[in-house]
Amino acid sequence: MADVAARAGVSRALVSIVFRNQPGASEETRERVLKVADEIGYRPDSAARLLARGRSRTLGVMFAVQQIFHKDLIQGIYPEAERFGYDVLLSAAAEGRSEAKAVEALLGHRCEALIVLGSEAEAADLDELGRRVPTVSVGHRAPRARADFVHSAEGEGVRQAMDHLVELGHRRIVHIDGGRGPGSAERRRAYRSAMRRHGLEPEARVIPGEHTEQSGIETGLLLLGERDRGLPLPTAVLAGNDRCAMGVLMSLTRAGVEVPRDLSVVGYDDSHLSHLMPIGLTTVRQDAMRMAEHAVRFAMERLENPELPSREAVLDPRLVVRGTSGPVPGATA
Amino acid sequence: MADVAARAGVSRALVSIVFRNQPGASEETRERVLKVADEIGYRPDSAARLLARGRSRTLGVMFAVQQIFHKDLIQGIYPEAERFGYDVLLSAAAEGRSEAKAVEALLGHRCEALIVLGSEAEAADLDELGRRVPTVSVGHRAPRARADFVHSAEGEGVRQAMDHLVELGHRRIVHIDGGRGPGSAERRRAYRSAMRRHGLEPEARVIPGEHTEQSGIETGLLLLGERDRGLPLPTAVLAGNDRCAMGVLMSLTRAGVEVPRDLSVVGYDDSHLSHLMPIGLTTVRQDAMRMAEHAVRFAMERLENPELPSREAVLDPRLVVRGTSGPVPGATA
DNA sequence: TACTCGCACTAGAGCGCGCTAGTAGAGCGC
DNA sequence: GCGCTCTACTAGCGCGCTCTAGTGCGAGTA
Repeated sequence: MADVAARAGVSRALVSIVFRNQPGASEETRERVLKVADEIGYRPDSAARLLARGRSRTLGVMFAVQQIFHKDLIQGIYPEAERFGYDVLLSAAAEGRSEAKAVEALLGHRCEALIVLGSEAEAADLDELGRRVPTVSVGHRAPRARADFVHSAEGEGVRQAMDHLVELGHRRIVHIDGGRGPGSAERRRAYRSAMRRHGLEPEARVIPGEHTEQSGIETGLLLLGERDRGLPLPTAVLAGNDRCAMGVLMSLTRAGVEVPRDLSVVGYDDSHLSHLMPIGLTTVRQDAMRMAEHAVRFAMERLENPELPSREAVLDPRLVVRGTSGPVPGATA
Repeated sequence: MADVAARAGVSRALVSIVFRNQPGASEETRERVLKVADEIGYRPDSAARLLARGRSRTLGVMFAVQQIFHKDLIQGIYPEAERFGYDVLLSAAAEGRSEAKAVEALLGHRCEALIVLGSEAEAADLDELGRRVPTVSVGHRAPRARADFVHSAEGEGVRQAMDHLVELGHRRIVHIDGGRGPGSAERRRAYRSAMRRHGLEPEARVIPGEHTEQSGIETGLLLLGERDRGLPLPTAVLAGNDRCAMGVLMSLTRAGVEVPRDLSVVGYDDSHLSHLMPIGLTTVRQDAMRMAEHAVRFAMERLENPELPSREAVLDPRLVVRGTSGPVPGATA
C-alpha cells in the first residue's frame, strides 16, 4: 500500500480512500492510484482491513458437504450478502469435521453473523451460539434458541402434493417418510392430516424410510413383494424426498410397473434428480433463493439490533407437476 | 487477549505462547491461561493473527457449487491441510459469481496457496495466477501454465471399462462424449484407441453429448429411434459420466430395453447416482481422497520451493463393476 | 564466589490497513 | 481584506496479534 502511495505520489490514506470507494479523492487521482496498484499487483489485505475496521463485514456460512440443496442456498447467499456489502466465508461440515469445528473456524475469522444450513445441533448448542453471535438456522428449527429460522412450510408442500393426487382420483396413497431427516416429522404429520381431511384415514400408511435412494429401492421392493402376495399396490407414493422417490421409481419401473399409468410418484426438493426421468419427477420445490434472501436479511437485522426477538420465516414451497403423477389407474382420463 | 493476560496475571506474550502451543510456558500457567480464556470466552482473532504472523497458513480452495465430485475433494482436503497446520478457506464459483471473483476473494484473504477444482480457466489465466501464488489445478490441465496438476488417468479408466465390455463379448460399443466437459477429450481419445486396439475400429461411434442427464436421455431416444427404423441397437454404451449414463438408462429401460440383458451401460465418476439403479451402475471411480492428498502436498511443496517445475499427478481410476454391465446379448452366459 | 546455562516470562515493535482530526488551497460573499 | 465553506489531501494512532530480544532466577559447574 505504501508502495502504491509512493508511486502514485499520494499518501497511504488516499490509497485507502480509493480502495474503499469513498468520497474524498478526485477522479484523476483515483484512476492514477488504481492504475499503479494494478501495475504492481497490489490488492488490499482483508485481514489487515478487517483488523483495522474493527468490523469484519463477513458473513459466515456453515454447510454440510453432502447436502445438494445447500448448494442452491449458497448460490443465493452470495449475491444477497454482497448487496449488504458483506463478504461470505464458507465452512463445511463433513465426515471427520464436525459442525462445531466448522463453526469454530468461522468464529475465529470474526464473522459478524452466522448462517447455518441444515444444522443438526441441539437446541441448547444453537442457543449458546446464538447468544455469542447473530445466528440464522436454515432448515432446522430449535424452539427456544436465541436465533432466527428460515425453513419452508413442509406441511404446505405435502398438502399441495396430496391435493394434487387426490384430485387425480388417488385414494391408496402411501408415504415413505424420512426418519429423523430434516423436515420429515412435519411432512409425516401433514400427510396424515391430509389423508384425514380427504376422508382417507383408513387408507393412510406411512412406511418408515430415509432420505436415500437405497431406502426408496427397498420400499419399492417391499411393495412389489406385497403385490406378489396378492395385496394391491398403492396407486400413489409420496416419497420423503427426491432421492427416495427416484429409488422407488427405479425399482418399480424395472419390475414393469409403468409410471404414471399404474402408479404415481411424488418427490420433495426439486433437486437435479427431478429431471432424471425422461418424463420428469413431480416434486415439491423449495425456493432456495428466497430462503437465502430471508436468511441474510435476518442476519443483517439482528446485527443492527441484537435484542430482536427470535423470528421465523416460513416459505411456501410449490408443487411442480411433471410426468410421474397421473390419473388413478382405471379412471377415464 | 489483554483481559486474559491480566486475569491470569501474566503478560500478553505469554497468552500468545499458550495459544500457539509453543514451548515457553509452564504447564501450570498454561492451564490457568486456558481456563481464564474459556471463562471470558476469548478466542484468538485469526485476522490479527494472520496479520502479525505475516504468513496466513491458509489454503484457498475454489470449487464449483454444482459439481458433486468437488464435495468429495473438499472432504479430503480438510484433514490433509490440517496435517500441515493449514486452515482451509472455501470460495465457490456459481452462477453470477465467476471463477475470477471466487479467486479474488481467496487472494484478498492472503491464502498462501490455491487449489482450484475443475477450473475452466484459460491456460494463460491459470499461468498468471500460478505466478502470483502457488496453484494446484485439480481435474483440469493447462499445458504450459506455472502450476501443478492433479487429475485421474481418464484414459486408463476408459481402457478398463472397454476391456471389461470387450471381455463380456461386446463389439458394438458406442461412446457418448461430454463435449467440452472436464476429461471428455481424453475419454474420447481413449475410447477410440481401445476400439482400435480390440480391432473394433469399424464399429467405433462417438455420439456428441454433455455431462447431463438430459443428454443421456436424448441419446437414448436417438438410439431407440434408430432401432425403430431397423438399425441395430448397440450392445453397450460408454457414457461420458454417471449423469449421462443415468439418462440413457432411464430412457431405455422405460422403452422396455432390459439392462444388462439387452444392453450394458457404463458410467464415469462413481457419484451417488451409481447406487440409484437397484442393480447399481457399473462405473469408473476416481479416488477423491488421494487426489485431495496430492493436491495439498503439491501446494505445500511449491510453497517451500516456488521454483519447482510444474508437476502432474495422474491417479489411476478404478472400474467398479456393478449391475448395469453384463454379457453381450445372445452369449452363453 | 563467579560464571554459565536453561527455563519462565516480559517489553515493545510492527504486521497492513481504517479512521479521526487536521491542513492547504480554491472559491465565494460582504 | 476577512472569514467562511468546500474539496482534496495527509499525519499518525490503533486494531489484536506474533515475534525478537531481552530480563530475572535458580541450578549446575569450576
